[in-house]
Amino acid sequence: MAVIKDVAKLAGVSPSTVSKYLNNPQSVLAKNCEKIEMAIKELNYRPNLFARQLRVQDSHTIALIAQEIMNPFHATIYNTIRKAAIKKNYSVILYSISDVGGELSTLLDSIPRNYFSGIIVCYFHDMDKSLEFALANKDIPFTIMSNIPYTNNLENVRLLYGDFAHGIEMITEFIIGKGRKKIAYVGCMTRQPDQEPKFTSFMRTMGRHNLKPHSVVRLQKEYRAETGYESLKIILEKEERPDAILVDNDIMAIGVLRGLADHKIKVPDEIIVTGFDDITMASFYSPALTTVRVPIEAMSIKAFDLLYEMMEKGNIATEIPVFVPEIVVRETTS
Amino acid sequence: MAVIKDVAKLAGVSPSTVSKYLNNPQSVLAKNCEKIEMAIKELNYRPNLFARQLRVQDSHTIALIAQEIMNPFHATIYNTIRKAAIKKNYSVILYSISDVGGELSTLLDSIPRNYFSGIIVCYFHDMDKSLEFALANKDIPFTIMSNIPYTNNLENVRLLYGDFAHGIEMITEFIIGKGRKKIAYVGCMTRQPDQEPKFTSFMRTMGRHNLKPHSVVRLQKEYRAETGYESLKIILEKEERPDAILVDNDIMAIGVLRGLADHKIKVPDEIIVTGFDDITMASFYSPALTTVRVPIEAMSIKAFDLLYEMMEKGNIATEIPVFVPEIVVRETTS
DNA sequence: TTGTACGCGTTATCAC
DNA sequence: GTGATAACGCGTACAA
Repeated sequence: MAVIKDVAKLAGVSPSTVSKYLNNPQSVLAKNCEKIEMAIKELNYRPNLFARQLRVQDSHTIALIAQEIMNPFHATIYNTIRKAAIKKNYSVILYSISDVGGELSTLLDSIPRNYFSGIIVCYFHDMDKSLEFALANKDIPFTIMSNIPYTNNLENVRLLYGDFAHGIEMITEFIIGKGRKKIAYVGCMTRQPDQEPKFTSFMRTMGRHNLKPHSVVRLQKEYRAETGYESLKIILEKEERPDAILVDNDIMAIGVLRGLADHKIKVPDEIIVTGFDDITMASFYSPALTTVRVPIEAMSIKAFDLLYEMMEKGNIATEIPVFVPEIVVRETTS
Repeated sequence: MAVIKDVAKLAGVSPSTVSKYLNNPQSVLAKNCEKIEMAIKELNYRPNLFARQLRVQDSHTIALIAQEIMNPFHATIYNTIRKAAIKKNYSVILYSISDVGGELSTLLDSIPRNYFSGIIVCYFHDMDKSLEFALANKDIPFTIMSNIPYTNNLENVRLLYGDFAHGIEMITEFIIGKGRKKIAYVGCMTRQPDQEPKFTSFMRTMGRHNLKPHSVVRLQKEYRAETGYESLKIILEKEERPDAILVDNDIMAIGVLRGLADHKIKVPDEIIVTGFDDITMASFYSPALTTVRVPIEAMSIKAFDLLYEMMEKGNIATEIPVFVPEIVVRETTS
């Protein structure tokens, strides 16, 4: 493998000139540029990233800490951030909470934090630990995506907030507005019930209408169709059936729908079903799923942009929008 | 940020002793180990990866070149390889063909090849270019996943082969066995028809039964549900409807199913539909999709294992299994 | 078993 | 505009 010295020798200039050519071609005489270019081609030279990174102390690589990407919602986050990063010449390494059995702190301990130019944390279920981590690594830019309104005054942290609780409030109101009163709630036991913004928002809205849930199933499992399928089984064990099932994410809602199809229970006639996220499959499933759309692509792009700003331009205070969800009505409710 | 020298000073030993402790603790006296450990904790020392990588010329990072991961089939490949890599302390950086408009050569040119400890190529549509790339980078271990039986004698390359053509043959026979004769084919125009193993396998099998396809739709678009939906529209424009639709991937098959639901065309009574891949959604969709299961997790794990062997142990000639698909019969055909 | 000295390949600085 | 020189932090041969 040819190194910069070889190129310099062949081109008849010094290594520094080659380096300058690589990093700022305009500052090198045209005739030298030509010679260098030819030498690079001739030797098939590629800069050694190891050396460059050591010198500039920058990997141009960011870490994304996120949930299992077999869930399309999280795959979208990862993919959107990855694409945004590539455009700016950054690489992304994904760290999935599911790799370490859902333990954020285990994951955080394991990553070589001082290697990354920046870190994006997208794990809604443990904001405290995320912030603590950012606090302990003040020299690294962070973007933390959250589903509850946090504020902070850390120089190295940008917080991004999607108002998921409001989304749940809207969809709960929507279901109640349809005249349904026996409403079941399906989610995952990611944290204590009173700590989970979606669930608490549901209960609060129900309370406003003096309603109690038909049932609540929050298994301690992954967000997957299988888990939704299993949750439905538990709901149907009750003597009385619900007339609506609010699932707090799409992928599990699809598991629920599949279970209802198995039981030949008509959707939406007997039971209406709603999801959350608006993954692609929500509109392609049959019946198509009524759900809450969160502008996750926009959020993901913003997450990277904020990080990029910190990484390249230092700390600029930018206006950060709040991302508001909206209801998408489809076949499972009408 | 503390460096190894600081640790050495605090522990009262030399930097090289600390280095040895980090890389081979047994070769350092127990009492020194203790002191070093304490110093590391005290200073919150983390080895500088930039320096280590420069010294050993190894990033412990592999590149995966694959298709768009918003397709669950490819997401599975990526995720499985990533998880396998993590266990062996390797990171994975994903390069998606879709990022560069589907041009493999553009992508290959852009990646810093000399940075990676190994490269896995999983792009079935241009084997020649993949092999050519591996040939031009003999110092990097490669695993290339393919859907046609290739052989090679490159020291740095392992080829992995899933017999997709056989899968298509089986499912075509299966459809014909159901007595259907007006069979439509849906896929993507990734390469010329006579170069595409799935499509040629379909045509060959049809030919054996003296059958001509009802229609063939291979749009030059991404493998997505939308594309399947669109393809169906084109099929239904024909005067006569097909009685079977063979889709060569699941995600587009779901788009087709959704379209059929829109037209109130009964599946499987009027038209039977089959897919390929057996993504999770195939079994959760309603009606559940008959498809061809390829052991993609096993293939992905093997892909990494072969690479790992080359990266760590040098070139060992290992038996590589052929991965054979099987039909999974579900509701869309019965 | 431990310490000293050097080199990995690049870029930033500063004379010229 | 160009070139010599130092420095980034770690691993390792070699000497002690």
